[in-house]
Amino acid sequence: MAMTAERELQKPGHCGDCPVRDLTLYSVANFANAAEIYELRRGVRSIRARDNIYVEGRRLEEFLTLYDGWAFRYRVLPGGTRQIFSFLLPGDSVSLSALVSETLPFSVDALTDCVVCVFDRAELSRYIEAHRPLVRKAWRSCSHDQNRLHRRLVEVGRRSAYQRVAHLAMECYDRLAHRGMAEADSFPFPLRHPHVADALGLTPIHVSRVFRELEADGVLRRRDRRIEIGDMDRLRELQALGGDGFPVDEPH
Amino acid sequence: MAMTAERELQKPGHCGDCPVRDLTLYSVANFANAAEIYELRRGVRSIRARDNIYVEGRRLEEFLTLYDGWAFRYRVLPGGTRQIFSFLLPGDSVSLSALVSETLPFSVDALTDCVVCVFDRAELSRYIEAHRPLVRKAWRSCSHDQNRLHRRLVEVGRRSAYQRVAHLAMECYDRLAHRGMAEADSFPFPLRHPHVADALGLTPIHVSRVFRELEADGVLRRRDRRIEIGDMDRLRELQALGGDGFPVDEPH
DNA sequence: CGTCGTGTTGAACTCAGTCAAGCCAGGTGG
DNA sequence: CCACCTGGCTTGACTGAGTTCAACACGACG
Repeated sequence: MAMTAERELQKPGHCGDCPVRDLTLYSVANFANAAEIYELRRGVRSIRARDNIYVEGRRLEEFLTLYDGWAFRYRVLPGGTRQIFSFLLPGDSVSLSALVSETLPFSVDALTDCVVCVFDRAELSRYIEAHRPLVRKAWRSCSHDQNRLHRRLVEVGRRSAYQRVAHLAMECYDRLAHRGMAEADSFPFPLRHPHVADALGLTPIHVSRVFRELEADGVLRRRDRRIEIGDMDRLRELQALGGDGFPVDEPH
Repeated sequence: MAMTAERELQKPGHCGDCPVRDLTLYSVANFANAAEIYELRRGVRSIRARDNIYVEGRRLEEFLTLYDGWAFRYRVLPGGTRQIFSFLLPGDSVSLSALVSETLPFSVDALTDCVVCVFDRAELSRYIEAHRPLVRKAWRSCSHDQNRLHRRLVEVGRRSAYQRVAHLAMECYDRLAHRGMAEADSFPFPLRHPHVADALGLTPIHVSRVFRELEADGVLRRRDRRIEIGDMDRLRELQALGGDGFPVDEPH
């Protein structure tokens, strides 16, 4: 409870009224399809911040879509270090690959309190395959996911800590803005230093230093689980150095 | 020509006789389908080592499958540094995402002399979408691609140069072995130090040092565009540290 | 009011990068 | 046959970004 004093968690109702629907796999469906999707939904589940949503390699019977909150995909290496692959925002599927493979090669944890919609994996998979527009959409999402991974690899492989942190902030900003969840000059940022570190291949200590540097430079400021933007132009510039002009999230 | 004195390039004949067919997107198709795939093929193209195959953002009318040779996907950042995303081996598609998106967010170059099979993008896309098993297959390949990217990210983000190089070697070994292109204790490895460096987020100079160290430790030895394996157990051990037990290539 | 989770600071250290020089094999041309 | 180039690789000395370790600050919570 502690983590979300600020905001009441949304509980989803009928899929036809879903506010994040345009962001999901099901967004190409028209209203009639929404009713069918709703039929396929097996339930809704709340997960508390820090709790596990899926552990690497476990057999999957369900397909999960994040309805509210933040989560992240990661792998822990022998030795205890962790690599975070991506952060999940409302509307994201826990994993598209779940549709074609029974296990996933990463774990997923809730970063904030979360609500997920639960589907039967096989059923949904069958349903999607039977509807060509859904197949296209799923495919497209998958390739967007891949693009974000490419970008992340560029960051981690070829750019300074300063640039990486700025870039991650902008990635979050853009994805949130696309969901209407960002102000012009600030946005929610529930990640702790260790999350940032594990996503970018750094140590939490260095992440702390970089944030202070970014703040000293007037670029951005991390406060109260939000980021306040100080100098958007500079941020865009930092981002562009590794950028590719391809959208961070699905266009719709 | 200089680069491939060792070996004659294969020219593909009919898709029904294709030796790398089991590795491709089309592998689920039965013989009858092979004839149809052959019908869709628009031609065959040879590319010389170091030549470009596709440049980032160019509009795609074609869909390419690598028939023979090595290639790689990469992006060049302003400043001239390069990040290599993945290496392509015979049977790999230049990019699956080409089926759903008109441009790609990376370039592709030939690493050795190559031969590619050329299809009409839209036609092939339509054909695949009309055949459910092909859709599944494409999807599966896409998620394999993603798994390899995850692994690479783990390497670059969280492991030492020594481990990264060992891991890359093993990744190549496994993929080649799966194609029947590896000996028990050696395999082709046409990458130059800069390729290894740009794939792993290192400098060519440091890659050189690491190779010498690996050789001094009796782990492996790079010679004549091949890698000779000195201590497979040690290699597997190094690989396992970042591993996830998921196959590096498609199972079939 | 103590404890836990988080973030901050400083000092020492290290892995990998940078720069610069030189090596070697293969190819080319005189 | 030698001279010279070129591309790829190696070596050494130096630098520096980021890590490690350890101590401390601080707010939220129980």
